[in-house]
Amino acid sequence: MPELPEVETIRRTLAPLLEHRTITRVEVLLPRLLKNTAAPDFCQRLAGRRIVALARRGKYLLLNFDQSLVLVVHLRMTGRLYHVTEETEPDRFTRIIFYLDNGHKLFYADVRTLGTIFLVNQDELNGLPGLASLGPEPLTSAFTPAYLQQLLAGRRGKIKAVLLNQHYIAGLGNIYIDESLHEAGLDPERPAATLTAAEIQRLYNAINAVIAAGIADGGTTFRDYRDGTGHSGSHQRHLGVYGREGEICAECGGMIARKVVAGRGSYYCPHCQH
DNA sequence: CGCTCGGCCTGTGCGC
DNA sequence: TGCGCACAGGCCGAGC
Repeated sequence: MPELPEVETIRRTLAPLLEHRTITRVEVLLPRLLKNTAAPDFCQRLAGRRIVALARRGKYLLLNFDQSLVLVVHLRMTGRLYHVTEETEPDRFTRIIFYLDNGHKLFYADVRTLGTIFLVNQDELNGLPGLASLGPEPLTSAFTPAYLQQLLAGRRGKIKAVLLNQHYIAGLGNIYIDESLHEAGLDPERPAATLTAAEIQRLYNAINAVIAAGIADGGTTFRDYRDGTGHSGSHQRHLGVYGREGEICAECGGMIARKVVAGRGSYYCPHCQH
């Protein structure tokens, strides 16, 4: 579900509402979401802790508390983390309620309950497998054309499969990959190693541009995604191919198609992506 | 090691 | 209207 731009938007919208606030109490309505703690321990350790800062790494949201405590949230497909005022009641998808010292609340909701939540100390962050092994992020100095070139060299898998792997590049998901490949003019099934230097540069530029646009638009609300205040993003209005099977490609006038690549529904324009 | 596929969960939307 | 099926923005682990 949420990819880098969505998680970043959640972080930005929640930060001013949560930073410097103290958690007074926690209610866990679905304990199996907690992957490394039992619910009573989870509640006890968070009660009385003050939120210092919100951070993000890939699709992980990190709530940093005083006393070096870190709440690590991965929303997976349908997780939502959002701030509500006192009078808002939980619904049947609300899984965890964090009560704040100003009477407001933070809800973790999740329809498919695939989300994962860890509570660790700072020095234990490297012990979280998915988090510790993330690759470089788009729009940072660690992500360069040379890195992308070396990543793709000799790799026999499809370009889309490579881009989905969080160990290689952190934060990309199905929507932004399809959009990046469209902008770069590349078929999602192209074997990674066959990209020319010029195509790698185009893909590099496209990934950064697409991720930056997604963040600027506050994310893409295709179905479930909402930001930290419950609002939809607007990037769905600027998608070139994703979810647009049978529609006309604005680049070339061809008809947008869909095929399964790397196990994922993939949208592309057969006329301008090769 | 590199890669593909099934499983985890529940809801929605489509065709019949 | 009801039923069955495909599909959904992610990730991990089994198996080839």
